[in-house]
Amino acid sequence: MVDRSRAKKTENSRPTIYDVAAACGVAPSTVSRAFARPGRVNAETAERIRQVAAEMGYRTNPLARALPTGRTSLIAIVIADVTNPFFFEILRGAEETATEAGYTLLVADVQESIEAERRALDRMIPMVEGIVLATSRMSDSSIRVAAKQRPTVVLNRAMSDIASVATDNALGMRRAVEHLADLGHVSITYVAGPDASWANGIRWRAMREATQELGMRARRIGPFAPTQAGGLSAAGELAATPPTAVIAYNDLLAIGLLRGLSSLGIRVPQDVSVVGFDNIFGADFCTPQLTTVAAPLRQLGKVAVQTLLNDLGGPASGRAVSRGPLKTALLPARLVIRESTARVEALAE
Amino acid sequence: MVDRSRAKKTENSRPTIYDVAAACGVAPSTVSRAFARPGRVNAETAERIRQVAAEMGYRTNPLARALPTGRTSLIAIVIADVTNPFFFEILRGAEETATEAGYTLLVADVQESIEAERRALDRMIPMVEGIVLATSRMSDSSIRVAAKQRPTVVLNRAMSDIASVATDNALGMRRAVEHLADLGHVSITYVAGPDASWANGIRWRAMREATQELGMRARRIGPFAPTQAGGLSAAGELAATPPTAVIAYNDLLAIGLLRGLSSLGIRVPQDVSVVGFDNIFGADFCTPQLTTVAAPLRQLGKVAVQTLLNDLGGPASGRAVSRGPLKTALLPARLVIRESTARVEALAE
DNA sequence: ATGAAAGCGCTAACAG
DNA sequence: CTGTTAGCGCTTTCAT
Repeated sequence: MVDRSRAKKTENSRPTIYDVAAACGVAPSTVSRAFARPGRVNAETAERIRQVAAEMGYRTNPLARALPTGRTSLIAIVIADVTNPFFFEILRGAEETATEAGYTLLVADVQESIEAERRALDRMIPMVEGIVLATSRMSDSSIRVAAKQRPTVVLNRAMSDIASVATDNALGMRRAVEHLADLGHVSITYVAGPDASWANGIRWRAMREATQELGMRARRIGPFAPTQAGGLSAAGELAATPPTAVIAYNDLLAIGLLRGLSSLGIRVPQDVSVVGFDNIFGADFCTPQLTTVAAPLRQLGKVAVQTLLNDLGGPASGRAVSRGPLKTALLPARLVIRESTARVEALAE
Repeated sequence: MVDRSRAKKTENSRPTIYDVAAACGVAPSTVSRAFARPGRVNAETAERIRQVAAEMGYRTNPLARALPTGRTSLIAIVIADVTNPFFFEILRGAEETATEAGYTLLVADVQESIEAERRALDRMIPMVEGIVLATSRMSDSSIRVAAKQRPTVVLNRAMSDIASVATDNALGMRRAVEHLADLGHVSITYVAGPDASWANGIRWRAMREATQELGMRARRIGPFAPTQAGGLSAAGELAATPPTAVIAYNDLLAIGLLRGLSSLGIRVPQDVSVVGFDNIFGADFCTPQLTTVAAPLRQLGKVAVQTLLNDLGGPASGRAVSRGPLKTALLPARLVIRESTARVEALAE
């Protein structure tokens, strides 16, 4: 039999339920219950236990709790690139929501590397209760193997069998195209991002459809890295036969484009209108200020975590295996019109 | 006696060292050693164990390992505001370094709230091996109580008794002032950030000293929120009697200032030169591009984590209680000259 | 409603 | 070098 009677063996170590139990004259299991499931213990006793525990400075040890139950109160979020402002607000939304529910976020920055993404997942999965994959570069099947191990929700991507939350890119694109049409443009060039990006595919497709419906022409160049550098290259490529309007895969690319165009003596928006995607930090202070399809960034992070928590069965409480029907949230995008788009002055191309 | 002989009780659950041990005909402790401290076990045996373990798909359970040892391989980083680009590169540097050493980052965004910071710490401390406080808003004494519980390093702050890593603000400020002096300015206005910010205090002090030595005048306005909005207000306040040169607490403030000044018809850099601090994302594409004192952001995150890991005694290995002398790293800042500063045209004020 | 006791999976003396 | 044996601190049947 274990001798639990000794006071916390080394004076400095934190008190355990055994110490509290001894001090209260109850069994350790009662103390455990008093904290883990109030209501399963006499109200008065519970109160007394809390009282004493508080005085002793007792805090339940999350590690010890996690071992038998698996409830670590940790959720992982893996993002393609912490350095990309696109993720700032997403992170905040996720963090906020997780914290409110008593969870802590484990974040992995995988620097756009599939390899790193896989490693991060390997490392984190055993410790977390759930995973949100923000803009994963992995294949659907790789995602599925992760999802088999822990509840998973993907951000900015759609998968038939995995909960997902994404921006309504089609709608956003539609608005952007309409805006350009209103300004008299008859042809639009899409400056593509990485082929591996789900959003890239869907945006291009949506643009083609929208232009078609509105009787406009669609062209496409790329792929380019979704960075300012990528935008610079794109500007070079565009310079030969500049279109009157371009829609870029994302704001980073668009901002690079702005700078590149400007340095080539092509004026925005007089010579060419450009619209970006996401409305990231900086879109409002680049020159000209960028017209862009704003993604509900914070909301995206928030809903992703909410969806996950829901799968986990409520805020850090007992698992209710009620995982409802597969959630697939599509959050609305809105067009933010600023200074980088204008009425077409000359005839299109 | 526990009956460990049964194969993994439920077929689906992951194999444990007991399963591997049984399959290899060795004791569980040997399997444990084979993974935890290779070298303490016969090379061949170890090899065989790894082999079998791999086949069975065994993975050591970090939770179980953590309970008896306290080695969670987790470190916490608490940052004042994930939404502030200042932290992007810091996060990346920290992440990178932690990952290389086999640690995972737990990040808490405390939204500039001391309250939230304290709560985050409470929540994370029991799970992590160490803490890095990036731009903490807490009092020194609050930091000390945290540091008493886990090895801690503070970022962008100096404390006599806690390891710290910061930018060499004094040097950076000196360079900025010299630059302005070179351009013929004889008076500089400091646009202050939050009083609670350690960096704010030190930057202002350094500016006063530098201007004094160079025979220039120093003025100060503020405090302002370290945001674009703050910069906008500052611009309003400055408009009455515009100085020829201002140094802002940070880039965010400086960018807001740029916009505010511009909308008030004050030209930068012709009418007033402005220099920022940190060289955050966006400083190179705002208009005009910002001259700024660049902080070694990524390096800051990296060194902070390295310092912490060092305190923990090597990369996820056994604790060597050799915590050397208190480390206080001061990383060099460099002045990045862009377009927001120019030779003074008229006589100063 | 509460107590007793058996683990969760791994590590760490302590023997041999 | 390897096996034995206690735990780490909490949860959770199963009795009472």
